[in-house]
Formats: sequence, C-alpha cells, structure tokens
Amino acid sequence: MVKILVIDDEEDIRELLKYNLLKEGYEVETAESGQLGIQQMKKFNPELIILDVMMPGMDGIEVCEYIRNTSEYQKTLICFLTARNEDYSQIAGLDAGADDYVSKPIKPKVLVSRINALLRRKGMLKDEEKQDKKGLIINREKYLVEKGVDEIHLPRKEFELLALLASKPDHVFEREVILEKVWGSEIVVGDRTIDVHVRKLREKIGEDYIKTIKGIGYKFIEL
Amino acid sequence: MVKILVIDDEEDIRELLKYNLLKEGYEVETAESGQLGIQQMKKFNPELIILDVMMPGMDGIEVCEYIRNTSEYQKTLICFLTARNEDYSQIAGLDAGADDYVSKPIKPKVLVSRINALLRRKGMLKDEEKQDKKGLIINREKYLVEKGVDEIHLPRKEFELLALLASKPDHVFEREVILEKVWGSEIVVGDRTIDVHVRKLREKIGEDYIKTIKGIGYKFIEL
DNA sequence: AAATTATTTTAACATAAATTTAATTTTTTA
DNA sequence: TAAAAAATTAAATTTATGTTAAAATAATTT
Repeated sequence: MVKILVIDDEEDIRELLKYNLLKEGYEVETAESGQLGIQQMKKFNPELIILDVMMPGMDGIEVCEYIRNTSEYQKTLICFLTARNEDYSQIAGLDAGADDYVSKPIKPKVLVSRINALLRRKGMLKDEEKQDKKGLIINREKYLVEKGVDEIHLPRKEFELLALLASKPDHVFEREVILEKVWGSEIVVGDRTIDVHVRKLREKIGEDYIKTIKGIGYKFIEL
Repeated sequence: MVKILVIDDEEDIRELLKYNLLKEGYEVETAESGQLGIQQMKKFNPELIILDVMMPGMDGIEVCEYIRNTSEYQKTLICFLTARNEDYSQIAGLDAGADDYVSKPIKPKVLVSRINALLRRKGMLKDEEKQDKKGLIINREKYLVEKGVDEIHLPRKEFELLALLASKPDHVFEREVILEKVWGSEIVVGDRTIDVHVRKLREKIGEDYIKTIKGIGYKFIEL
C-alpha cells in the first residue's frame, strides 16, 4: 500500500487531504509543521510527501531541500501545495526538487488525480492496487451482485432496478423512466414503491451507490 | 496506460488498427480469432476490446456474450467492427452488450477518435491536464454542472434556471419569460423568487456568470 | 392444496431538502 | 436624491423522499 505524508500547518487542509486520499486507498499520516514532518517521515517512511510551501517555522522549500540532501529519503516523491499564482514558489519549489505541485484552493478531485498520475508516472502504483474492493459487478446469469468477494443475492425487482441504474453510471434516471423500464408501462404502483426498493438496495449493497436527485430521480455512481 | 485488444481474422485490419492505436499512445495486442482473443484477454486484461463481428469460428457476437457473462471482464469495453450497412449486426451487437461500433471500411482517424471518445466517456482516459477551466458545461444527463473538474449539483429550479439562461449566452431573458419557462405559466410566485434563485446560483457557480439587466431580466455570459 | 416463506406493495408518518415568502438593505437610474 | 428595482437574509412553507411496519401477492415446500 502506498504511504503518503501530508505536511501542512492548517488543520482543515490536513483533514481534507487525509480524507480524500484515504478514500482513494492510500495510507495517510499528517504533520503540522516542517520539523514534525521530517520526524514523521523517518518513522513512517512514505513514498510521497505532500508539502505546504508556506508554513511558519521551517517552510516547505527548506523541508524539501533537507529531504533531497538526506540520502535515504532522496527518492521520496514530493508534491508542493502552493498558494494560487505564487509563481515564484512554484519555480523555487520545483527547483528545490519537488516532483509536482498543486495550487490552492485545493479541489480534491484535482489533487487526487494529480497524485495518482504522479505515482503512476514514477511507477509506484501497480494498477491493481488501485482497482479492487469497491466496484460492483452485476451478474445477470446468476442474478446476483458481486461486491468484492461477497455475492449479494437480490430479488427480481431490486436486481432489475439496480441493473438499470448501473447500466449507465452517473446518468440520472427519472422516476417515470424507472417505472416504465422496471415495472412496465401499464403497471401502476404507488408513489413510494421505488423508494422502498431503493432503501432495500442501499441496505444490501451499501448506502453510497445510489444517489437521489431530488425532483428528478436516481443515479448510480461507481465508487 | 490503456490497453486495447484487437480481435479480427484479417491480418491487414489487425495491423492497420495496431499501427494507428500505438501511434495514439495505447498499448495494443491482437488476436486472429474469437477463441484466441478470449485467451489473450485473460492474459492481457485490456480495458477495451475491438472486435470484428464477422469471423469464422466463434463470431464477434458470441465473443461479446461470453465476455459479458464472465464477471471479471464484465466491465471491459467492447467496440464492434461491422461491415457497412450491416444493420442487423449493429443492433445485435449493441444488444449483446457492445459499447460502441465502427463500420468498415475503416477510416483510421474515425476509428481513433471513436475509441478516444468511448474511453473518455467511460472515464478511462486521463484528463489530468484540464485543470482550471472557467467554462461551464450544463450536463442534463447527469443533472449537474461541470466547472473545470468540479461537479456542481443543483436543485431542480436552480438547474432549470441556469440551463435556460445558458442556452443562449448573452441573450437577455426577461423576468416574465423566465417565470414562464422555468415555473410555468399558471404558477404564480412572488416577486423575489427569481432573485433568490439567482443568488444561490451565483454562490454555487461563481458570481460572474449571471448578469443582471436592471428593469429587464438576466443574462448568462461565458467567461 | 395448505402452509410456509419470500417478495412486493401500500400506507402512515418522519425527515430533509427545495422553494417561497417576507422583511430589510443596497444599488441603480431618472 | 428619491423612487424603483434588485440583492440579501433568514424564516416559513411546501414538497419529495426516507423510513417503517404491516398487508397483499407470489413462489416454494410439505
């Protein structure tokens, strides 16, 4: 598992990054200053360090230089966090030996994809490591859903509903469309029927796969 | 790197595709029959398979069905190669679970752009470089607005209002027209309702997209 | 066929989100 | 600078969906 150390003096940023990187399957530790970060690095031995440039005390550039001059950690990847348009820092940072930088304000998705890309570029990511665990496989043959090693058996309506939603991830299916496709155009069922099925599905496959778009319908999202 | 497997019995076609896809930066392997293709798939584990429909022995449809019923490979993308005007195959192919098809004779440029588009659609293509763009994309299918890499979820009225304004950038929509189009002609709501929605929109997408034309209405401007 | 079990639907109520109103302030323009 | 229009805010209201349990079907088993 790839280990990442986040060094930033702002608690909010540390938490934001930690949350998003954990979700992505990385092992994450944080430190709130340059000095503490270096100590932490020696214990934790991360593959990648995300480093705020501007910090009180020892700033990011100094930390970076220290790391680059310490032979055991020379190969550790460093990604800087810079204030927007702080061109000087960007250049100084890359000069000091950073491998990439991301500017604030941080958009989690951007950051995560930059980190992924960096690790991939440097060959530290085996594609399988990123893959497993969460994705669902809809197995129509056996009429069940595979979630990792688990096989979840679903009754017909629930299965059809999930299969429909999952057939186009992120696409919003309107309630009417769902009714038509899963129940058939003639059959008229009460207002709450879909919701109840959604509830059961969420119980069985996990709460986060099916998202409600209020006033419109539902969509399936890949995790 | 995205891996593509080409299954076709004609050597010329295999070479043509391989050459063009390699040039595009994909990792490409080929197989000359359905059976061999399936073996190859298990070893190579491609993200996308380009599959000739008409082949001696196991044809494309059969291969496709096999893949779709093999849970580990369910998510592998499949693009059919069909003879021109072979409407039946197209339908049968998409039915069997193909994600796209391209008809022969093959124009390399068309094929490559279809493949790119398909992979992009399915999110298998890296778009690391598209950071920080200002333009908004109103995505009705997903019922959200894309601003650069951010996805902004909007409730119905806000979405419809934005969609209306953005449908004709720079065009001034009068308050009455907005009411009619977004709220419907009968429904009467108070005077300030639109303003409140505009406020929320500006908060979510940015202050500068919607401009007030006092005494008249609002317009959407592209940034 | 009756009994049992699983699935689907309904119905009643709760909750949360979306929408609207209302009161107030700010901006624009005549 | 006064009047009109729009912005802003929070609170009130409405609506859609969530939730639960029980009732109605349907499918199996005995």
